[in-house]
Amino acid sequence: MNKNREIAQIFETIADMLEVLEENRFKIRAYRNAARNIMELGDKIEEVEGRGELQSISGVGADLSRKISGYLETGKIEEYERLKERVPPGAVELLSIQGLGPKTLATLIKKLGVRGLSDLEKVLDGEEIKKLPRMGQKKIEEMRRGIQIVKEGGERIPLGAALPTALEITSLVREMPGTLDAVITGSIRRMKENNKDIDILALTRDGGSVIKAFVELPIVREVHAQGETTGSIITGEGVKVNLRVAGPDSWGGALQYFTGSQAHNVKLRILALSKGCNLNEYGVFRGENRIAWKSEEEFYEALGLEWIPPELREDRGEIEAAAKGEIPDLIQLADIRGDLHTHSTWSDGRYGIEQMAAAARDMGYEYIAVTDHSPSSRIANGLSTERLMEKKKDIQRARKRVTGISILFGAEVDIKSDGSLDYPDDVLKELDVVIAAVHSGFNMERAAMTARITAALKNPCVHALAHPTGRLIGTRAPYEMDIDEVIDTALKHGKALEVNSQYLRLDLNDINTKQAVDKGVKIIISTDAHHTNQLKLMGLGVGTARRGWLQTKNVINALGINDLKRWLKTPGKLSA
DNA sequence: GCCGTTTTCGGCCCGACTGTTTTCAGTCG
Repeated sequence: MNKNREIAQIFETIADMLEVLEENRFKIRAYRNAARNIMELGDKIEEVEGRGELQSISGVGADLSRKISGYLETGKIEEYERLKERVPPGAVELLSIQGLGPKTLATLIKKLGVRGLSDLEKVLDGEEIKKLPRMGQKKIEEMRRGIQIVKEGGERIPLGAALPTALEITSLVREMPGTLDAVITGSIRRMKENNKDIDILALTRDGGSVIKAFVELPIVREVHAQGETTGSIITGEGVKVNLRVAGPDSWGGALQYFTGSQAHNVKLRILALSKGCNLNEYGVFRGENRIAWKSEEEFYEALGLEWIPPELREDRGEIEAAAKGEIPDLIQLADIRGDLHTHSTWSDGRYGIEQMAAAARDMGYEYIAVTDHSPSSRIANGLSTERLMEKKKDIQRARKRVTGISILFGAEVDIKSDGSLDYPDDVLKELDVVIAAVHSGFNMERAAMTARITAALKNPCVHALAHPTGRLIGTRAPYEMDIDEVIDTALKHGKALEVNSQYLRLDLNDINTKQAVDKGVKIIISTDAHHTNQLKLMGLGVGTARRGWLQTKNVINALGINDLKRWLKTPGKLSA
């Protein structure tokens, strides 16, 4: 079990409990802040504790580090145990219900003895609740709807699903009379892998009527809020969409504010205060004077910062880097010169080699590797050695028929449980590109899985490790393995790790990518396309990689074809 | 409870919208 997650969740729950008890709000924030940083920590917290470095974690001081050590030793945190007696843990979970906050929950616990969801449902149907202060019929209805949403799952929307929907709604907004422009903001602009809602900002001089048109769109199932500057709706599909409007006189401030993240914005505001400024969604102010508002660049500059790409705005060191002028030159979609992980009808793809190659060429790529599955992947119609050699002939044919792109002969080769590969080395040597991947036996023990994967990385025929952690967003946890050791092994043997762009994978994720990048490991960003359309998923991988602070110089498939071929021959030898 | 480019003490982000009020508390982002 992941101790980072356990501890982060306990700290979050403690914060919730303290909120219900109306404790000092800065203490509450301290718990939340520490929880977030522990969650995002690349290292395992046991190891940090072992090195005696808990207090190097941002937001963890003397007291919280003691609590963490105590938890690792005994499995308990005393304060948490004490709090559980005062605030029923089942009741705390009710805070995830929209419209039900800490104050209301405290009253419900105190006056009506609510200890969990079923209690709340009963109470909402009763008469007693109506006697509570500030409690009317609408409030009760709002909580009922909130319960419904939680029961429906209230799940986060994966980026790959959120982005197209957000684009669609944004273009509807852009077409509204009086709208000058509309853009996606919020977590989707930051390319987060999953998203609670969709945030859109419209540029207009007539906010009220744009908001009015927005809440009247046919896609709207329910209007959550409607004001002069903000509208909030639930779509027929149950997705929450927030629209914010801003005029040209505050565009930069609004764009910055509405892009977040919250942690990034809070830190910026503290920085502004230290410089004698104030900031809000209308701009940067010095006393009564507004000193920046037009653009994000101007906004950041007023605070003495370089402009920060949205993907970095998570309070993971980007503000400090921007102050020093050290924001990295992040990889962009346009820097990608080819796709090194795709499938064809030879295994489980929908299109032949020629069609995949032509589609890649039409996207402006210089090369594509068609990397079908190996024999152990039976379900995916993996290729026997014999069929692999037939495929080689097909590749050669395709090279003649589809010009303007280099077609590389590749395979996505299973890493078997013992760490050996699914083709013998003399077959692997025939291939231009060898991507190794785990497709079975996910539930191995940590040490065994680590050994299995590192063994594959040590094979001189292997170029890269595909979807290194095996996680599926919202479905399957990463394999138990030592990611640090995998990264170190890749570095030592000059092998690349993949950022897979399939939207339930995005694997490596942002944090693991940053760990790998910080150590100097090369990355391939690939689509794993099983369809010509899926070649377009590259943007999701690039977005994830940017969140991992990935620079063009670290990306193998940002190399031109000649440099790529050189690297493929001797992956360990390429200099940065 | 954390933290330091004026600080080891005294700070800690800011505004919009709703519902239940009659001036604002609660919630959200």
